[in-house]
Amino acid sequence: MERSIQQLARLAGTTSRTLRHYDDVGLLPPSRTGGNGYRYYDDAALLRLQRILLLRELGLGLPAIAAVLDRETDPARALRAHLDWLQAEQQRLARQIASVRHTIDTLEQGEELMAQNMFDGFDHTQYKEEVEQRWGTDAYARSDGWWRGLGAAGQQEWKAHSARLIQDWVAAAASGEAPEGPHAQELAARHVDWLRAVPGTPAAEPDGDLKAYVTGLGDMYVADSRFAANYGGEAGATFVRDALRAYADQQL
Amino acid sequence: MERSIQQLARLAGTTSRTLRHYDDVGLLPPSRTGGNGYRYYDDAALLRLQRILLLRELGLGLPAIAAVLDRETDPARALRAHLDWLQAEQQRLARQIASVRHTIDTLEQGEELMAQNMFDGFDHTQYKEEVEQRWGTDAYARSDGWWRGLGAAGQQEWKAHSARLIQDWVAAAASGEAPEGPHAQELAARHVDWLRAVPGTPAAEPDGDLKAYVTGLGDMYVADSRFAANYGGEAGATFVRDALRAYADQQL
DNA sequence: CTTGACCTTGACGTGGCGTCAACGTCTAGC
DNA sequence: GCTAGACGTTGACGCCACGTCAAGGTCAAG
Repeated sequence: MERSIQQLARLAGTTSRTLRHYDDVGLLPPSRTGGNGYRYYDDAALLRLQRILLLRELGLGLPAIAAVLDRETDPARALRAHLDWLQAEQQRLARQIASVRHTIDTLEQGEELMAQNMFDGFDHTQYKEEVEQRWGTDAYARSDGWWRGLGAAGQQEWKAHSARLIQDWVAAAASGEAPEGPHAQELAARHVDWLRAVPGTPAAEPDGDLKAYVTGLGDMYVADSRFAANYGGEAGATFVRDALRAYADQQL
Repeated sequence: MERSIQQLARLAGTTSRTLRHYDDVGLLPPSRTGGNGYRYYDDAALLRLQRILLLRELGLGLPAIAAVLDRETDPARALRAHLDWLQAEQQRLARQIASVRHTIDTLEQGEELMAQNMFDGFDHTQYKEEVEQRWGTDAYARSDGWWRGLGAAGQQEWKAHSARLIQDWVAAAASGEAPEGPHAQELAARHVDWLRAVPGTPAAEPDGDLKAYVTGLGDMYVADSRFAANYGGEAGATFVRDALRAYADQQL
């Protein structure tokens, strides 16, 4: 029996384009070619195509399929190799999924996290009195106004930015690099920029003593467990403090 | 601080080619371009690059990353959508892995399977007497000679071919299509071809009563549990029998 | 003769860069 | 001032398995 390219495609559940591709790469040449260039396929070609499509469904690449069909490779061996690669892929995906989940969690805790970090650890409402006591009465009002003025989009951005900074700190602390190392110092610079973005804090005042403020904050990160928790425990907070201190000494 | 393209690449753990690509697609334009065309990057660019690379590690595509960074999309929303897609991928992989495993098992049981199907269910050695009794003394000898003559490669091919045929029967029986349907009839045709390939059986003889042989085999598939097991139990064997019977009636 | 289904070859697009190729620029040493 | 070598540029192909036009030839039915 002889079929045209379309007939074969429909019979095997694929497309004529695919068959032409298989011809192009030499995987499945037509069993006969008409004088007009038309491709015709016989039963043997159908059989071969069915085997090709089976292996393709299993995810094998065309060269591997060719190797199997042309008996240069044992099917079981090829499939086992392919299985290894599939499993590796699956593990990669699993790790990526875990990372994405973790990142989403971090982002969603962003609000909460932010609440604890707006004033470097103090929520507007929850810690209002503490903030006023520590940095003065109008510091709270100014920063609160700034926060509301950001709008939803701006707040979103700010939260993501903050979460990212904290995440980087935790990663840096875990990396084993010294607080005086280049990455930690890069982070310290970003941290200071971040502090200066919030009006109402000494860091934002032109005449404020930035250096003292930064080093003082570092000490507070270690002393106050509410901060330490954000930076991955006491060890993390200590790392941040040391990095900030080194940065303040050398750059501010 | 201003860095050259290489410096930025090393700092962020990527390549200059990647940075040029990000420039080309508008994801990370250099903060400044020298008169000589050199790209220079400042701290803001470094920050942006770090966020890009983070999202890339999570598997996000460059357009999605651009949407997130340019604040057209909520990061958490983008990541959740991405997570869905990752999970779908993982499931696809899991199914594929299961299929590959199953196919490998089938192939490795191929020898055993074949032993049961060489004479449509009877191994040369194991069922020698039964074969001789059923199809005559020299049928065994001729088919045995044919089998040895195939050589390792030929036997391999034959086994794979047979396993494939049985696999297709099982799938067809499970598909719900009628035994008289086009797919089942296609399989029946292949099955008859397969039978005729083995010398020593009536199917291979020019003067043999092919029609009676085929319908008789179909009955035996149902009656003998050793066959039925290969075709997915009694229901499967019944399907094969009916398909063969319809084929014999109409085509032979 | 027309219509419409089917066939052909050729070429571009996909995603995220790796990898030449061909050539300009900068820095350091002689 | 020359040269070597490190670094920069743009341009273009390759990967992988096709999908998707585009432009045009072929064939059977009415």
